Amino acid sequence: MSYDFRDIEARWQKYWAENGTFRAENDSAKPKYYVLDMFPYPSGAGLHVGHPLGYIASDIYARYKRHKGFNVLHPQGYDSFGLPAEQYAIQTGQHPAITTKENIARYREQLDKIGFSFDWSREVRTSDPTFYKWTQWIFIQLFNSWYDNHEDKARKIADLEAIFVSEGNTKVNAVCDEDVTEFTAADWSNFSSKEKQEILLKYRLTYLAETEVNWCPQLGTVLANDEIVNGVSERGGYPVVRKKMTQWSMRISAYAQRLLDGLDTIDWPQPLKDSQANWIGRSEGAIVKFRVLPSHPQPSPEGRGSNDEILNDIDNVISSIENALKVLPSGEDLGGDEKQHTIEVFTTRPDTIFGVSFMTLAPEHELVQKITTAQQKAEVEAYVEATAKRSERERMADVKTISGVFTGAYAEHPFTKEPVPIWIGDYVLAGYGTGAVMAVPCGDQRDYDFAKHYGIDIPNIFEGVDISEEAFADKENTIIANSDFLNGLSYKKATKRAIDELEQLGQGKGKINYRLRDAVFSRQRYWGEPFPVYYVDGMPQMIEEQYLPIELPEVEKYLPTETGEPPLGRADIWAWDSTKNKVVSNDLIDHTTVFPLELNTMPGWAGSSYYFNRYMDPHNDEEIFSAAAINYWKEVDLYIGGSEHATGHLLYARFWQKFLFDCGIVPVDEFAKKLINQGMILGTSAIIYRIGGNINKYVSKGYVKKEGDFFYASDTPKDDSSNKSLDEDEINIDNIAGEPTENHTSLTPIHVDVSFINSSDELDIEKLKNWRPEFKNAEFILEDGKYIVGREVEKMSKSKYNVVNPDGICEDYGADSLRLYEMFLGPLEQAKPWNTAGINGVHSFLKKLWKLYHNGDTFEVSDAEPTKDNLKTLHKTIKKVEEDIENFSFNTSVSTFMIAVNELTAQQCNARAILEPLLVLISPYAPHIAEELWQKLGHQESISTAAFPVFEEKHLIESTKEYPISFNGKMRFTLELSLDLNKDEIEAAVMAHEKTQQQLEGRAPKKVIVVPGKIVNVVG
RNA sequence: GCUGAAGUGGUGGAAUUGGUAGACACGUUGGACUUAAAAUCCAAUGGCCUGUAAGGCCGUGCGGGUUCAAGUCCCGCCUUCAGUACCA
Repeated sequence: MSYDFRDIEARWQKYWAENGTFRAENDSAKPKYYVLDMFPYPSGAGLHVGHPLGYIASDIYARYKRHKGFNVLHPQGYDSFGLPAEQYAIQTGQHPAITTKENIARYREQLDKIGFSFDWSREVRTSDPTFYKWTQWIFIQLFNSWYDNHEDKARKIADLEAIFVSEGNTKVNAVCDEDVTEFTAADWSNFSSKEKQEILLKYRLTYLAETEVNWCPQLGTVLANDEIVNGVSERGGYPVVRKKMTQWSMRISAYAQRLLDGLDTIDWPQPLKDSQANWIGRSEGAIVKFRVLPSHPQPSPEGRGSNDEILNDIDNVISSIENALKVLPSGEDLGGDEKQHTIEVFTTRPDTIFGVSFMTLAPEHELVQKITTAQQKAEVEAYVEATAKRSERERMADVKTISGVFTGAYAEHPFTKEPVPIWIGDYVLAGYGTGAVMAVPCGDQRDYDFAKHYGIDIPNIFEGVDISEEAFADKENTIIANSDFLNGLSYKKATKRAIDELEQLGQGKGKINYRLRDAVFSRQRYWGEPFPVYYVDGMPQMIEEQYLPIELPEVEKYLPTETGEPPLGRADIWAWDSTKNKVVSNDLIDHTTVFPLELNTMPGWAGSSYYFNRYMDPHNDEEIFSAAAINYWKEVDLYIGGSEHATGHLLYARFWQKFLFDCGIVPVDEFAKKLINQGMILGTSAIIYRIGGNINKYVSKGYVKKEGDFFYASDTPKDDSSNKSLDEDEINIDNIAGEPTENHTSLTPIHVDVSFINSSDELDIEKLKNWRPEFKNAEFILEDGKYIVGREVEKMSKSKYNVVNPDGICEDYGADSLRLYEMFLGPLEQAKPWNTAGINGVHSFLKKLWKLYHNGDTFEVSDAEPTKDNLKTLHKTIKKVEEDIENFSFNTSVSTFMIAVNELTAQQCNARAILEPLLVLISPYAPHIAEELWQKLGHQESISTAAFPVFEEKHLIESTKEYPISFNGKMRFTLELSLDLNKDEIEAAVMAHEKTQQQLEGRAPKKVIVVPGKIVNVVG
């Protein structure tokens, strides 16, 4: 009987499904192991061969762990809410619920054909109300929590209220909005209910705030920072503009330090950790407060004097400033605002504070309007307006252009009391730090360039450093000069001293700043989780947990709007009756018992931030998961997925896990112990070359050589006798075509479908002609009777016709071949090109394996004692495969299987004692054929229940070694010697060998290096 | 610019702690079987030199170094890919 993979695979897939073979138990005496894949977005395009790569790897590991005696949880589900599903729905004009369902069905069909050992009884879908009930529930927990810096954890908001009642907020050290003001217990009791709610909102871990968001008009929604790539939306590549909107935000910044520290405790790839650390962007420095001078103090004549002069003249300077402060100028000059303003800046270099020669505010900075003088007003306003108009992308695109405007205002240097001019410039970002910088041109290149450009002073405060050409930013080699009490100090010491002095003055303090911003959590879209929120008097109220889920309402049109009104605004039944506790018609809104519901929906990352925990107990209606389930499974042991989620999903999921940990809901604060990023599988595009512009004629690759924009004939003829005399320019397409010539003919490369190409890169011309009308009458110039295509490795995409689907491969070669080949391509974590041609190798390996268990057409294994060689091959294989799986080196274990089967075939081995354990080794990789042969061997139970074979060293012990004999490090010949020999005996044997004498040509060797069991090197 | 990863035959890739570079495959060439094709099997296959063989020389991005011995370790470059980007 031949290897009928179609029949075998269909039968076993059915068997596994019907018998629940891979169902995990929540209660087992076995040790647990949780292997997770990043669940897919069910997009409309279906899977291509790149998608299952990680799933195959995790499946191999899961199956291996079962053989090793673990109770393995290996679930799968769908991330079915969010932009991808909705965009597809919009493109096809259907309701997202319908397209999502269809896409899931298609995905499932494709996945099932590959033979994964998923426990489908635990499937989750983020768009399913039974699932998003718990997404809403977590949102409520976040709303009801605040972050206590003292305890460094999230606490219940009720605790905070209790503190406010007893002592106000003066002693509270919380992560909260910038604009909270101090109040006492008495104040608190006098606040209205609404005021109290407003204050509490500033502390909650999810809060409403008017924030400047990334608005994408084409997508009709706001986007998180990680959803924007190069200034345009990650999905669709649409422009993104900044816009002020009231939005829900997640106070992820509260967890910045813990998210950073946690990286040290998890086994994740270093590049991924680096990019998270980078994203969090911790920097140590200081906040410095500069008082804005209320009038126009005279800048020092002739630019700025030296520090010595200032120090000598300090009294004068101070008194002039004092005068300036006393004599309040007319209100007009202050823009009608007579308040004393303070600019706060964040700096990582407080040691360079004496090098400050100007300040720069972001154009959006709130003080800009207030401090700008009348003379500068027009110019400043024009600049602010111009900046606001520029999209994020434009601003990023021209980093090199220096622009800025002087506000006319001055601030007072905290130490020298010198006036410092205040500028605005778009190189200062409103979103980072305080949106203002103290510019130290001698120590920062951007400040330097700005100062040069506008002719501002560049005082040098570094000892022995030339700053005539560029700024000096090397902290390590810094010695401060011209800086009063900081003179002669190193960066480190000066920093500390400067901060101390600033604190003395009450004009600054040490501060750690993070780049990580709070995450916007509202989306103006239809296809997402509704918020469990309604509004009373404009203040958000949570719907009680017992009434969850709040299900998505039906709407007439689910398309987003360009202006930002959420589609849920179109729902007729979308109001909350707070007495009946149910969703009712909008017509009933009376603002006393029936209230409007939140119209935004949650972003795509909501559901994916905790789904891994829900798999542990996915059908629980009472709780998010039972305590027993979470305490048994605890965390994911192995998580496999793409690195593109580094600063999105993987950061948000860690954040929620830490929050749930603070709440005592999960037992560990990192959800995944080990993570592996699988590399991308690239397509190998096929390219044909059209001659000239409109001629429907194509040349084979051998005639093509690229140089600049021209393509012309290759100068590498196969038989060199005929063409030898011609040089490149003389050979050209038209010569070959036998037609009138020019020297060069340009060729147009055209992508064609990769399925028309055979394993030798030969084009099936008939298929191409039938593909599209324009090729119907095309002419092809062949080489050796074939048309050979050019090949190019690029991302798989429909437009390049290089997409390969797994279903097709399963149909032609079988799932086991697909699985083996995907692993055989190369290291899991590496990007690698797909070329279907190579699959022949693993497919014929499976046929050879099949033959090993058959004599002709009949299944036949013997109970004969295995030979020494048989055992050696088996145990060598056990050892290698086990090591490889533990190291996730799946490509090398496929080679090992091939070697084993080649050897056993050569040994004509058909001993059950060898062939049985061999099947278990292979079964994680090629489970269908393994099950089939296992059954033929007489087993009743699935091979997945079999124990992994145990390696026995004794079968590998050798008595002799084929020693490589080197002369001056170059291997010349090998010599088989007993391993019992000691160094001297080996040396004697080598020296006695005739070839050694040949090599030495009679000379005596200077030295002989003998490493027993390894090598001999004769140094001559 | 910064951070990270990687450069090995025609191709994908092996090579444990520094110890026989190119395992295992694909492709190619030749052969067997076949009316033919497919499938299968056998042989050769890094480059160069010597007619073949025996043998020799050169070879892991480039240039140095350490060592009896370097793809592997050290120093200095180059290139490619990925992430990030005015972060004060």
